[in-house]
Amino acid sequence: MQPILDLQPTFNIPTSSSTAGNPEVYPLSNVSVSLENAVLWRSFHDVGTEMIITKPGRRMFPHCKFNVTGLLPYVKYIMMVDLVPVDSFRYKWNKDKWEVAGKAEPQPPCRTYLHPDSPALGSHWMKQTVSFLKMKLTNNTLDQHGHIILHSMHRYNPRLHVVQADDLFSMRWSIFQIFTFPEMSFTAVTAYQNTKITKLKIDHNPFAKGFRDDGTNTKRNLHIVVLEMPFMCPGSHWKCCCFPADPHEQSYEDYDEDQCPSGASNEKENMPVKEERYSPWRSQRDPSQGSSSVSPVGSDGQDPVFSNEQMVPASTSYQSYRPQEFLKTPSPPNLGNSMVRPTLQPRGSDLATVPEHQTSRPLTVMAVPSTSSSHITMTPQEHGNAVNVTRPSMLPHPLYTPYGSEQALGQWSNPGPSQYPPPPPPPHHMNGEYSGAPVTHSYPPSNVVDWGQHTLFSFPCWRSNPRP
DNA sequence: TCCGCTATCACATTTGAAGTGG
DNA sequence: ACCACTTCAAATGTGATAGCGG
Repeated sequence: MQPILDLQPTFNIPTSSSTAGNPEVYPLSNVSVSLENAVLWRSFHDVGTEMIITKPGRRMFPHCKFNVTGLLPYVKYIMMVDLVPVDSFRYKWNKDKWEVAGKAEPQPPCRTYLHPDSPALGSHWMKQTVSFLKMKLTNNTLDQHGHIILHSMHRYNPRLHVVQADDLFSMRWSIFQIFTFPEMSFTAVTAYQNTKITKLKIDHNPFAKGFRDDGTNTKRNLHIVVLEMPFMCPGSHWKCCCFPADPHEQSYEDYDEDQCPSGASNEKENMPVKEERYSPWRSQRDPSQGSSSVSPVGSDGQDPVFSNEQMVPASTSYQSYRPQEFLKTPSPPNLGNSMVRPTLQPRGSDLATVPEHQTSRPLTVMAVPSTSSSHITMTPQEHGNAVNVTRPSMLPHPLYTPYGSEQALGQWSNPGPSQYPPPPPPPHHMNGEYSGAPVTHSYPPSNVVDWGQHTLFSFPCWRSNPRP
């Protein structure tokens, strides 16, 4: 393994002029991303999406597919997906609903799946759906295949990173944006808990065709019982208002193919708003969010989730998970309709520059040269609701990183138990619920192939590198 | 020891890419 | 070059079973 100190010189850390004066850095203000199969995702989300994770790795279904527009055709971009914990709880399936079963386990190494086409021209990304079909999820913390490592019975939300960079090694210093879709959140499981999810998977996943009612699979035993009880959100803040008086109203058949055809259907885009009420994770969703397209510019939606997500590029990748937690977890006592601002405030102070009013969905984060700016500048005119952030090392506050640089580097070369040191005490800006932290790292591995295993833009790592 | 929960494995089935031959 | 067909790896949920903790 190459020591991280040795790696550092191999990367082109820009000088104050190399980036600021880099004519190839363009604003991402017009980038817009829509979820390709949003209707299908919503169908799952309304029931409470579950994703199987296995030792060898399991693909997601529905798949992560995005339509990206607004890119500059002749500028290269990198597309990545990572999965961040929705909250800091572990869940259990109790008969017909998810319940909190305790605090989350310390997060495994947070990996980022790099789209195999990366880097590619904007025209390439825009001419077709950006599909992360081959991305796999695993519960094997020792995985060396680059799969996304998750904990079973924990909730996660995928994020799409759009990075303007000519190559993998320069993207650290590039502009990037993060897009999230609340309907993509899911619970990682080793076996399906909710029979409605099983039904949906079978109905829509071609590989599970044999398990359909008209299939020939003799092992099929899926005359699924219509659940008598609606699914309850683990969060008590919604359980009182999410379901129809008649629990049978949302019967199992409601998720028939007719209602949830594979792929996005324009008809289904107009699914009645009432479906929102059935979502086990209703708090993630804004009923007014009719589209899954997000854009930093012209985004009218005031989805509270999005407005939180825009806080993502705080000082650490893990911290970025926190906003959603505040929205969805049942226990934080401070949760209220106005919970977002107060709970996020401390983190904002880490950046010291994140505008409080952020309401945008995606983030624009730009690493700027050390001398160009000592604070984040917000330019709504140019960037909509995006956020420009200084390079972490320039941040006014020390950034939290639980691991030494050697450990961080070890993540991509030889993962092992050593990646899980005891959780450090929570930093000052995090609340007491914090029970773990992902491994973060500063520098890309020497092996490009391994890029897909790493959390990128883990700001603390940038700083974790010793500086003279 | 028992029980409940979770993880793992083999299995049957399907898909789709790759290979082959006309 | 194109098409049809075959082969086979990969993907999928099921159901049984193992492992673990209370």
